[in-house]
Amino acid sequence: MSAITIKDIAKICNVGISTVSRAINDDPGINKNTQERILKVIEEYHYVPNNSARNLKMTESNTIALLIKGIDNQFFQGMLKIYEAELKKIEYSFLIHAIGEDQDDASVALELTKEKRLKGIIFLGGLMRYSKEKLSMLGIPYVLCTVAVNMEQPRHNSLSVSINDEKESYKAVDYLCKKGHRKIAIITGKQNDYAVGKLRLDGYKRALQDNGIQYDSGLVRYMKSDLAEYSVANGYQVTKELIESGVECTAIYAISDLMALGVYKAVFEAGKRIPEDYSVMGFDGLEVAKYFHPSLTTMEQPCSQMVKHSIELLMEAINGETEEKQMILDAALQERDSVAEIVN
Amino acid sequence: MSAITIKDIAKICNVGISTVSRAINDDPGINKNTQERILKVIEEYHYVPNNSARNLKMTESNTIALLIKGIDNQFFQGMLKIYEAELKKIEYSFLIHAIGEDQDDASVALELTKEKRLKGIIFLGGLMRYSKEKLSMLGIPYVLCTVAVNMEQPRHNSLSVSINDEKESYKAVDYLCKKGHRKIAIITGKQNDYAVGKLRLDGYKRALQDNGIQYDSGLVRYMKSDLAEYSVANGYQVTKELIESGVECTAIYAISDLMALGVYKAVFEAGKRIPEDYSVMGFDGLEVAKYFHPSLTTMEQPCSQMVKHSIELLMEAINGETEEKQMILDAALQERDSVAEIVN
DNA sequence: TTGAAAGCGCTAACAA
DNA sequence: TTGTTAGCGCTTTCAA
Repeated sequence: MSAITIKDIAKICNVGISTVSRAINDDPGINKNTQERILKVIEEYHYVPNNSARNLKMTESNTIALLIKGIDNQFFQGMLKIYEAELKKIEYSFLIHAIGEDQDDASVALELTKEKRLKGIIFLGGLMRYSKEKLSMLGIPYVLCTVAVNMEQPRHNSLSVSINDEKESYKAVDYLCKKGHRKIAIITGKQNDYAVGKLRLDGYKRALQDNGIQYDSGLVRYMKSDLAEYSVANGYQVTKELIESGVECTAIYAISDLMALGVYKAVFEAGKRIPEDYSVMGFDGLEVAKYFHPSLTTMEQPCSQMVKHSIELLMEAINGETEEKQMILDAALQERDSVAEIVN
Repeated sequence: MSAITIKDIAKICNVGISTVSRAINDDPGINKNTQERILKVIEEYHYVPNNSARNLKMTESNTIALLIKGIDNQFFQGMLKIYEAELKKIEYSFLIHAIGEDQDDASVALELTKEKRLKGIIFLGGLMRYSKEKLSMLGIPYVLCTVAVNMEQPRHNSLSVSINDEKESYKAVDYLCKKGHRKIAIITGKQNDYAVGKLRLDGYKRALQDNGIQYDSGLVRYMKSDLAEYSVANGYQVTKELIESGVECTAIYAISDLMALGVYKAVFEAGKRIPEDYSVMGFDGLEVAKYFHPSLTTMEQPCSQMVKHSIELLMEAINGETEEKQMILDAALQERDSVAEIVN
């Protein structure tokens, strides 16, 4: 059926195929008239070059890839937009590829690198625990952006940009403590989450300790594993159970803004007010959190910074300037209207 | 540098390259022992076949593609998830590809079809106005899902699944009217939007007319083109201006749920209540809308249905069973707590 | 059950 | 400025 190739175009135009190739690729050494004539025929016949053939032949491309694990995560959605804007500014072409939840990041990266002759890769999200060795097989520079890694065993990975989840979580909880809260519930990752959820829980614990508050496991609530991770529904369900359990608290800290909206709902349904009855805190700094009512106090991740730095780092690595660098950026506490001060 | 190929593996294993190819592709005509031996070497050397070469050589694949225009649209996000789940159930492998806002759907489709030897395509979202001719060049079946098309000039496109935006919007506004509202503001698409925004506005107008309500252009508000389309921020800004303008209304109908959250915020900031002072209605049926406070009354699009039918249609077309069918599905009014009845 | 060889459609020397 | 030609790495006949 379709199958119109460069050869056909060459025949139609009465030229060699390399001339057609030159026309397509705007090669300097081609007669502008010839080019125009060929391009017209190409247009007319709706000829589209086969990328597979192209990629196969080309010894190198100027393409970098952005690989996202967790495309359904709203936080990454936001980053994606920034990436799109920023990547347009550099001299490389780029490709955005989502990795399925069940796929292995490193394998996908490997395949894509071969297929597209990539110059570099930025990994957004995901866990990079089991694939270090495989990743080193890539043979091209890569940057891990917001990839969960346990801080206790520092990565050997060359390049990364992230926040310190433990520390930022500490800041959030410490803020709550300084506001006079002593019974602070946390809604954290799944019970078996040893990445982000664990780190943010660690920060919670340390903040409590530093503020002389006894740790109470009854105030630690885990996401439901049968509901979508970090989702509104999850925050709602967990909070509902928390409130119904009768465990007392004056503040609820959800480790994602979306879950915080679920917290809101559960609190309101219980006939309580925010922040008068319960103070609520989130994490991420999604734009939408400003529009919650009351607007959500949250730890805002430095998305723009992370995006820009990760691209910079990759560029440096491609140019052979940087081999290893771990950038840990600071999140910013956004004080809004969901947290009240408690006066004892 | 990297560049370990099938040839290398063949050499290492002391077999012909076709034997390696057979091992990789689990060809029935290969000695299991040989295969195992080769696979082990492949594993050891981290060999990954080059997809470009593969795609180039193969005369056909069993791949279908899902092309999304507007990956940042939360409504499509939700659909995406359903697609992922449903596509896993069929005997084809699939690939999800996002089309940039500035790219032409048809061109991308054409390229991808050639490159990956696609069997079929599902287009999710976008406008299919200028590319009909190009699309027919594809040479493979395709289904348009939720692709905005003007109902007045029915498409010649073979296969599509969608809702009737005009009609569903009519239902929403009619509901509001039946609840006694006579001053209903609408927040619709950009002023120059002739797709979804226009259709939903048309439905609004017709509902007003059928309910004997005078059309008032002061109640028609357009999205800001300098803010993200259908976004919370947009809904907020527009509502704020609406309220500040002093134009009276008892209900505000936003053509997306996200915008409705912006409406909430603006209403609350003005010191008003929902639904006592303003009734609010949305459109889409995002899961998150249930968690607004009060929970949002909205027109819920039949996402699961649309996904399933679009896949079915494509399968039928690939099997040559269906050549042309336009499915128009019904949306469902979700009555929740954001609309009050007005008693005169 | 295997290997040799012919391309898939393109780019990039190299000649002309 | 152009055409000829040799592969890129793989799958797939066709013989062996």
